[in-house]
Formats: sequence, C-alpha cells, structure tokens
Amino acid sequence: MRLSVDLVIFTIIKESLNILLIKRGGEPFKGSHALPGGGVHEDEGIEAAARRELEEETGLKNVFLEQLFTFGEDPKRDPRNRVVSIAYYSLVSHETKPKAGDDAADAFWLPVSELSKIKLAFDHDQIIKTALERLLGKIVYAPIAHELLPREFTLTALKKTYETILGKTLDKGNFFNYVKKRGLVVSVDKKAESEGGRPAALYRFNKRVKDISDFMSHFRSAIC
Amino acid sequence: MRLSVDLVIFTIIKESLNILLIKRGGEPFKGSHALPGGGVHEDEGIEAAARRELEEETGLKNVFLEQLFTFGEDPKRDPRNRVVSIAYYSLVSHETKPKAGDDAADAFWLPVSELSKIKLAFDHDQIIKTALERLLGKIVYAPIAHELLPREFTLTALKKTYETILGKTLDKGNFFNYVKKRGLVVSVDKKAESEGGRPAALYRFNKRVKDISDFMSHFRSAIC
DNA sequence: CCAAAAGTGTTAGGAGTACACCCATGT
DNA sequence: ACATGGGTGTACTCCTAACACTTTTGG
Repeated sequence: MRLSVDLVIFTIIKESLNILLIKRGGEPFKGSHALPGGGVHEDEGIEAAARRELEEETGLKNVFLEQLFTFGEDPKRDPRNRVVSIAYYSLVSHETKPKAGDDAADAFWLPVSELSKIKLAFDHDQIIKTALERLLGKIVYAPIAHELLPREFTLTALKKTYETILGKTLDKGNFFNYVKKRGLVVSVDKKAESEGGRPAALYRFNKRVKDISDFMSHFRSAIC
Repeated sequence: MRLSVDLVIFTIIKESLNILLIKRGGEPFKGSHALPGGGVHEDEGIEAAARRELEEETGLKNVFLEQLFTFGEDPKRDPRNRVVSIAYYSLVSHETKPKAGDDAADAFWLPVSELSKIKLAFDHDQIIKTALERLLGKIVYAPIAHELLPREFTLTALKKTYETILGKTLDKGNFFNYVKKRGLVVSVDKKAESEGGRPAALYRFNKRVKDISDFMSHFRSAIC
C-alpha cells in the first residue's frame, strides 16, 4: 500500500483558468499528461508532502493550499500496486514559471477549456473534476478569488476572475458594490496603468476577512 | 504506514444531536472513548472500508456516508506507528441500537453537548470538531437533515432537527413555507399521533431534489 | 370551553438585479 | 473631441423575517 499526494494547481492566465500539468518521465503512463504529485515520505505529514511537491513544481511557499479529497476507491487505480492518493488544490498568482520536478519530463499550464483534448494518466481527470467543483462552489461564499491574482489588483481583474471561474458575466456596478460593502478589499491609493481608458484604482485583499468568518453569517441566511 | 478509517456517526435522540462512540477494547488507549473505525484491508476501497465498519457498528447499509477529511499531519498521532486516517461522517435515523464491533468493548450514543466531559483517544476530538463544522455548514444548503429522521416525519420534527444542529430556533411559518415552496418534502396523507394538540401531517423527503442539484442555483445567488 | 400544537396569511425591510449615467485618460 | 474602460447611483423586484391569526385535536 502506497500513499501519495496529487496537486491541482490553478492560476489565471489571460482571463482563462489554467491547471499545471506535467508530462510523466517514468512508468507507468510515461509520456502521458498528469497532475504533479508524488509519494508521501515516512515521517512526513500529508500536507507537508503536498507543500513540498508544490514548492518543487512552482517554487512557491505560503500559498493557498487545501485538501480536496482522498481517492482510493478502486484498488487498481494505479496498475503497479495499491495507491491511495490524497488530492490537494492550490490557487496561485501567475508570476512564477513552473519547473519540472524529479520524475516529470516537463511542466506547463493548460487552460481547463482544453482539458477535453488530452488524455490524463491514472484517474486524474476525476480529480480535476472534483477540484473544479470545489473551486466553483467555494468561490461564491469564501473570499479566495484574490489568491489567483497578484497582491495588488484592480476590481475589474477581480471581477474577471469570478467570471472566468463561474463561466458567466457579472454586473459591474453590483459586483463593485458587493465587494466594497462587504469590506473584502482595501484601496491602496495607487493607479494601474491605463489600458485605453481611465486608469483603475488598485486594491489589496482585506486580511481581516480571512480570519473572521463573517461571511458565514451571511452564508447561513440562505436557509435559516 | 497504516491506513485506517474513522467514523463520526450522527443521530438525533430526543431533540439533541448524538455521536456514536465506543470504548476501546485494545491498546493503545484501552478503555478510552473513541470513534468507531479500523484499518483498511488490502484490496478494499476506502469508502468500502468505511461502509463495512459502519455496518459492523450499526447494522445499517445504504445510509448517508460522506468522506470528511484525511488526517495525517502529525506522524505520531498514533503512538504505535504512522497512521493516516480517512474520516467519514454518517447521518442515521435513531432506530437501530449500536453494536460493539470487533475491537470495541462497548458502543453507545453520546450527546455532543457532553463531549467536553470526556477525553477521547488519538485526535478524535479534532475529527469530531471537523465533522460538526461540516454538518453545520452543509445543512444550510444541502437537503440532508431528513437523513437523521425516520422515512416519514412531521414538519415540526424536521424543523427541530435544523434547530438542534444550528443551535437556534427557527420561525415556524417561514420554515414551513420554505420547505414547501422548494418542494423538499411531499405529503403522504397520513397523520401522526397527537401529542397534546392538533395531529401533524406526515411528510416524506422528495427524492427528486437529491439528484437534481437545483438547490445549487439558489445557493449560488449568494454572490453572483 | 380551554389548552396545546398545527398550519396559514400579512406586512415591512433588505438584498439582488438591471440599467442608466458620470468620470478620467489616451489618441 | 471622442473612444474606452473605470466608477457611481437609482429604481424595481423578490426573498426574508417577524408576527398575528385560524384550525384541529384531547381533556
């Protein structure tokens, strides 16, 4: 019985949602596309293993990483022997270039819209599907979209991030009002460079919100 | 490295939320209270292992069971050797008596309000805390409360279930309207026995809702 | 008839939605 | 001056929340 971690690393590139994939350098599935990941070392925590793999692949520390699901239903999902895989998903800002890890021949970003064109190793298509569902479900009530952006961003960039993930357009006025009234962002009194119009104000995420889960009260009003 | 499953089994007894605990029959933590669970067999899926343990403990099949979280951060959480535990939670109707499993000396229901009075083996207090958070978070947008009730129930019983889990009282009229308008229940044209007043109509859960996740659209309106 | 619990109706306030309008900058 | 994207304000609708009121049973 082996225990491994697999990573679904999301980022936004040119207004589209991307996932980090590798080309497998070893058997099985050599040459196939797959999620980055690897075995959990003895005397290593499972999240620690995920963070280690994440850093190997992207060089990033201290980014958003959350346990997704543990896959181990079919004892034969890995042809070699029984492998139970703990999947994590991560949200990163698109600044760092991916590096190929130990057993990966290559690492690259792929838009989720193009996932259907390729075949993935193991049950990694299922893992990605689960990650997308989680991301889509979580973004509507938890303030995590900013994790995909640089530390300072424009409200339009934040709006486009939501639109990309939700797959629908949002109203500008309502979105701006929402995000300000909830205090999710704080202005940094700087302007972005103009892109053909009035330059946008830059904002930073309001860290207070992360700790206090005051969105929960709003969230609960759904039924109660 | 060993892989095990732990179960947090909830039920409602006399308007209070209960968890199934066992008294450990073997070392380590012999005699301590703990969650039911056990090792995953070779050539067995992890959810299959959880369902096997659940049936050993309660005799129940085909009940609500959902993967909760995988705990394996601290390599020394089990003093014997490295154990990674996949926690599941289950919602059952209080009809079956718990049976003691293989390595359990005793099995019994304990109200969550009394959990603070006892000390649990391993990191099972952490697992229960996670399960309570999930249950509380999920009940407000997913139709799962009925899993804790018999197949036919009164609207007041359903309301009390929500109140028990949420820890606050709900408005009768608004709750009844909500649950009917959403089509979460269907009347079965029977009456419950009177308890000092007008007898209540019996309802059954509307299975259609379970499959179609139309509550999702309502859910998303939170931000979009 | 009265108490107790079931069940319905009414109304005020607030959140979500659509959309019109003004602002600042580059060309 | 005008095109382009940034940003604000307003009116309408629908849901939620609070609560009063009616109905059906047992004693």
